[in-house]
Amino acid sequence: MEWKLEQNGVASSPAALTGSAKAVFRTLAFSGPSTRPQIGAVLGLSRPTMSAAIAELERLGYVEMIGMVQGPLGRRAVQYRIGPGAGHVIAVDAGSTHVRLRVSTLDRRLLYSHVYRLPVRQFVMNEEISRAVAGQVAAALAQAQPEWGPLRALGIAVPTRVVGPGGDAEASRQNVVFTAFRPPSGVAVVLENNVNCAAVAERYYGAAEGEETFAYIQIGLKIGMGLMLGGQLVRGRSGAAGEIGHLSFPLAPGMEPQAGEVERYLGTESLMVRVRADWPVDAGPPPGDTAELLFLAERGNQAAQRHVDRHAADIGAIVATCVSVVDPGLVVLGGGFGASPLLLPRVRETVNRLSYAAEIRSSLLGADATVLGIERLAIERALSAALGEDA
Amino acid sequence: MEWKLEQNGVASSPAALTGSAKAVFRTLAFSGPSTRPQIGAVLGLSRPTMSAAIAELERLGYVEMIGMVQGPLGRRAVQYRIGPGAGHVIAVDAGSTHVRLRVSTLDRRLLYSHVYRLPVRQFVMNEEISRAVAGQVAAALAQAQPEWGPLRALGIAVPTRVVGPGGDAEASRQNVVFTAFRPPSGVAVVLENNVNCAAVAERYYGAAEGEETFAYIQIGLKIGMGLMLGGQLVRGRSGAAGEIGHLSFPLAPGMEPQAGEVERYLGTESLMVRVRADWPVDAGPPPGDTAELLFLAERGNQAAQRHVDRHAADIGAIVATCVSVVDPGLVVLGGGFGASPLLLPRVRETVNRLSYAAEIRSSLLGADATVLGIERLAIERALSAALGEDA
DNA sequence: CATTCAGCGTTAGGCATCTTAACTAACAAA
DNA sequence: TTTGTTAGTTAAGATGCCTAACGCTGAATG
Repeated sequence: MEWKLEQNGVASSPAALTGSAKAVFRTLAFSGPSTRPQIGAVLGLSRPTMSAAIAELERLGYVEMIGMVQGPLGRRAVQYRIGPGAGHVIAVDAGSTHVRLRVSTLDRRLLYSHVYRLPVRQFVMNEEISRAVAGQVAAALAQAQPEWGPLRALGIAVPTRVVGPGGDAEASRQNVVFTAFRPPSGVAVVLENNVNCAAVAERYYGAAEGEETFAYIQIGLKIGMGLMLGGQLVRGRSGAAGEIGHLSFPLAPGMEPQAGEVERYLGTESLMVRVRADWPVDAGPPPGDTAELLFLAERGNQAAQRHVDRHAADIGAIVATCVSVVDPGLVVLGGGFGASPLLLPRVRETVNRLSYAAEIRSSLLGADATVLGIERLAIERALSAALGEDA
Repeated sequence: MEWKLEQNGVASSPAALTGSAKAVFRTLAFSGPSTRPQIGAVLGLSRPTMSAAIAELERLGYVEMIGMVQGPLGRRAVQYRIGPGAGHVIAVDAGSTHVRLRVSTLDRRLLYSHVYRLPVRQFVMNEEISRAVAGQVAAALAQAQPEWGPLRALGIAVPTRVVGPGGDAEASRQNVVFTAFRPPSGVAVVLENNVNCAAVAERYYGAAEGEETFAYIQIGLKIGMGLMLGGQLVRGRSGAAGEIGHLSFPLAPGMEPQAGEVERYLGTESLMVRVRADWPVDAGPPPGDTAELLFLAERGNQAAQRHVDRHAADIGAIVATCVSVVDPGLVVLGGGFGASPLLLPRVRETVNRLSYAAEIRSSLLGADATVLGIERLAIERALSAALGEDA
């Protein structure tokens, strides 16, 4: 085999790695620093094969030695981690109030991060958000150090649905993020819905750690679900899987269901309207937002507790619907309102009454969930790119 | 490598086939009779590799020559198909009114089939059905011919949910099918929910042929959904995915949802109750069952059309719910009532109003869908068994 | 301090599974 | 009969893994 030579005469990344070398690279990325015997045991590879794999990866700068580890007995083993040649990724959460950005190596060592607060809350994906993304990415690119290696992938979490290749990207508004922002050329771009990203993060680092099958349901200003089945994110035919905010409502004999009513009914705006309309005069001033409502409920305020409980029951009915359709076994509740553990008892009671048994947990990751999820997806793409498995 | 010898000295199936031989075997099973160049082109294998693979399979009797095929030019090629050594499968649809049974080779050549009508309709999985299955399987086993080869798998479609390994098989009632029936020992048994089986059949032979992502929704006495996402049947954590008959209902502000009400409301029994209660005196005698109702509607009977239309709208609302949750892109309607094309216009209109765009089609397979689906699943298991990939 | 032993890493050799290249075989059309 | 095309076989080689055996390096031991 002959190497393809670039103009400057430097051999371009051959990317003709053996299967074992690829597996070792992925293991190092996902499990962190490890010794050869550790990786070999996990992957079932012999010591000679490990030697060859590490040699291949070291030649490309994909891994580097970082020290020695002494077991209780015998010679100590060399410890490796992902090297500078493997490069880095940029992950961006293009949210409606903040743009969160992380730059990391493929084994998730943080190189740079920044949170930018939008001057005005945006209610849909628009050019304002696109401009903010452009600015934050430019700032990150300006920070780049030589030892970061090449930028392998840029992940962006967007609040729209995202269609796969061949889908109608116009209808989904997913490309609005690019109106004022042009990603660096030659870099793989990963676009994913923000709720799906949060679900990914909960799976790897949060309340669903290690779970292959679960649903992540976000309840805040908007309602959405990220569905993980058998370790695979479910996107549906046109990226609309989990758009439960668009569920029709009400469903009852003789009543005419309306599209999207669930979001309007369960979203925090309409909740607060009902709270204010039905707040006892002797219960002090009504809460200004859901955080205050939850705070009052936690402190024992009866009116707040009543509203939280009623809303939890409504949420439970929607969760039960999702559970009946896909039987995820585990539901993680997230979002500004949904992540509150105050909801758990009533949601659990409602779901188990209306549907099959499902465990209900509160999110553990808070506002970082989305950016951590898109980081993970960008890293997965970057690994494929570095290993020449794009095609 | 040494062959493990059986007591009679005949070499036991070594089952140490090369990857290419396994791929060739699967291709022959799913694509039917083919020549070596055809298979090689599909799998991207060279001619020497094809030679070796065919030789391996022929030695085991897994494939056999069936003739020569002449192209427009050049030497003619030998055509092969699955051979007797590959064996056969038994597929059983343990339904509430009939037990349908098919015996087939792994490339779906029908060896024997029988439909047994239960004396009395059964409303749940019970010993009566189990006895019928036992009888029908015994009859099939009695018919077995030497040239059928070994029985590799027995598939049974049951009207209960089916939990995976490690699930609570007691709670699902799936094992009731074995109360009066003991499957032949040493044969792989495949148990699957009947609606899921019908979905599999629609995917390979019916209205969803070639589709990787769709939902099959069955509307008859009971309501159920089979979900296919990315070519994988979705079973959920405890086999309850698609149990939309258990959806809670009604969902409306101030109303208390009840578990399982969707089935009671959308099932054909309650439909006919409403039809009879609301049948004009001048419209002739009311229909006795849904088949008559559909017949009258097709003939232009206004009362029948009104009821069909209203029920189609209700079905559309449930379909829209499923579409909003998983975005299958395509929904196939099946079952005694659901398969009628009369429903299509109103279901389409309702779904597209309440949810994302989804294509709606009527089932093409009728009552055979379930047994064809379990046959396919049994064949897939049989292929793995024959290739020694069980573990 | 020398010995022993466990575990790490390398070298040598082998095997399984694929490939390409080159050949023979069989057929239709010229 | 010749020619070109396709089917199938044989030979040789590339790849990617393995096991076996041996040297290296540490801690524990006498």
